[in-house]
Amino acid sequence: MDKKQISKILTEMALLMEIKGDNPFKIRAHENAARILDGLGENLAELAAAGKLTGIKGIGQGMADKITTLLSDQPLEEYDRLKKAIPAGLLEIARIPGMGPKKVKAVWQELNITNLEELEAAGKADRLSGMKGFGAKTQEKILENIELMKRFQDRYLISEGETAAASLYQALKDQPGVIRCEIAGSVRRRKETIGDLDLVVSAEDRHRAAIMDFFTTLPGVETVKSKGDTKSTALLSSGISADLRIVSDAQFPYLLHHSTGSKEHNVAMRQRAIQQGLKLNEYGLFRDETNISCADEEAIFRELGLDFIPPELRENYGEIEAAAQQTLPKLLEMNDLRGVIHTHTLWSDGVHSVEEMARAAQKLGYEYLVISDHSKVAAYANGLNAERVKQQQAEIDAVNARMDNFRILKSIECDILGDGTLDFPDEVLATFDLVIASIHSKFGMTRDEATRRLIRAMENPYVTVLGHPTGRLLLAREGYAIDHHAVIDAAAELGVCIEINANPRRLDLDWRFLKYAKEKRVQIAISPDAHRIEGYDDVRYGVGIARKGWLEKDDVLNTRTAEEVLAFARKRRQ
DNA sequence: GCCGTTTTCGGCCCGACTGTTTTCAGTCG
Repeated sequence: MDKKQISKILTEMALLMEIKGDNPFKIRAHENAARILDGLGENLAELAAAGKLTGIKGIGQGMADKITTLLSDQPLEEYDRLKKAIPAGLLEIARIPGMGPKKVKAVWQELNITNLEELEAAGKADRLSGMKGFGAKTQEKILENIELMKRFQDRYLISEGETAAASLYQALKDQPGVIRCEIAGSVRRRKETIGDLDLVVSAEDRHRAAIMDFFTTLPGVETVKSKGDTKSTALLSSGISADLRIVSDAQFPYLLHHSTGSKEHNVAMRQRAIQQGLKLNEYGLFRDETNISCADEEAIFRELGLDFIPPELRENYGEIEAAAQQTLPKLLEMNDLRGVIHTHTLWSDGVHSVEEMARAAQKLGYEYLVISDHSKVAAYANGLNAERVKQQQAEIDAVNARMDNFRILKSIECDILGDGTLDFPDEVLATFDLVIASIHSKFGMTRDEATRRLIRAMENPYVTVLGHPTGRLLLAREGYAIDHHAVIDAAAELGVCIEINANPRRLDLDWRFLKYAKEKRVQIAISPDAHRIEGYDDVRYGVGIARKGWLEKDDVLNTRTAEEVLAFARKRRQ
């Protein structure tokens, strides 16, 4: 068993213990241990073999024994006991917002409810509201949240979709007979969430059947929903549904375009074809019955009098008109980015040190790193007070002194308090190179209140970047409503940058508002909000969203040099 | 379950909100 699996089991144990009502500190010890494993750089098996596990702060003898047991794939008695004592369905119930361990335990013990369906039935039968600590509102909320969970169940984060699609792609591309293979659909368009996967392949006819057989019997396939010689649909064990279509190599460009979508883009493209006396479908671009041969997607667009439209733009958001007028943007590229903005370290709720984060960023080719740990009111995240800010800044100075051709910029993810003021006085804010201001509390606001709160925060001249503007968690929590246009207008007027939080669970600011921000000449930061080195990888989801929002290199703050970013922050402070 | 020279026992992160109560438990971030 590897580090990741062990961490997952320790987390699950913590949840089971919470429901059971174990000592909260014992529970936290398990959560801590899981977190420590997640952030561990060294090889876990080697550490265990050398008896060095207890040398890690947070791992005592008891935890070391458990890890060693799991490492050698032995059954962990306590884990098995917990699983036996607590029905698995309760873990799912615990995922409902508002259902914490105590309430889960209450419905289980008092109403003998052990899964989501039973909880929903009890709620609808008005049996929850009579319980101690439950009322009409609680019951209503629970039912509402169950509905929400169900509704979201058939959609997935781009990160989940991409991972699943990539493994299918890897398996398919080298199969005998496969000429071309691509991931299409919303993954290719870099949508923030996806419904299913679309893979397209070109092959000679005689290989089709074998490729379909291969696809439908891949190890990750749970059931085959349909299977034919040009199209099959498989339900993966992850719950995601995947389509594979196979055509001849001559047809491939049309299929790739068709399967990439969006539906709205395709409709508009076909309309354009009709206006020119043509017909476009997934098998070709036809004049009368004759196919106009196109070697690739570029050729299809060219035949229709259009510049190539990058997949991210294919949402029928004006891209066809722009392509006709040759005014499509030159979209941001991953390697336009020179620095990383918005990251956390061990000082608050990150898992790597300042130096580890910096060295990793440099290794990835970045020139600078903006470290922005949480501020003091974020106690749950070990937020920094003014004294610890000083200590961290001293550490950053020291690390900067021993690094070549790289610079760490001092920042803070400063909480925006309920009234729109910031969690630090100006004297403290002035010690940072730049300040990211974000909301993490008191989400129960009206749209007007939330908008005013954000704008008031931006009015503070020390605020450089507005962090995740709506606080949304994709497929899990709606953000608080804001007047996006008013916030963007204020950012434009005040010279504040707005972030695209690139964490695939957030992707906030939403790409649908980026075009407006660009028109208003608001600078956008692509921020991984990384809590560990691996978090840097999320930047590409942010770049995907930026591209969906038509952003170019000049629209993005972290395509600039460190000096330019510093100048941007300073300009507001004068 | 983990930690530590002010402690090998007694602490361990906390403020705010919601909905339930009639002073507070549970949940969240």
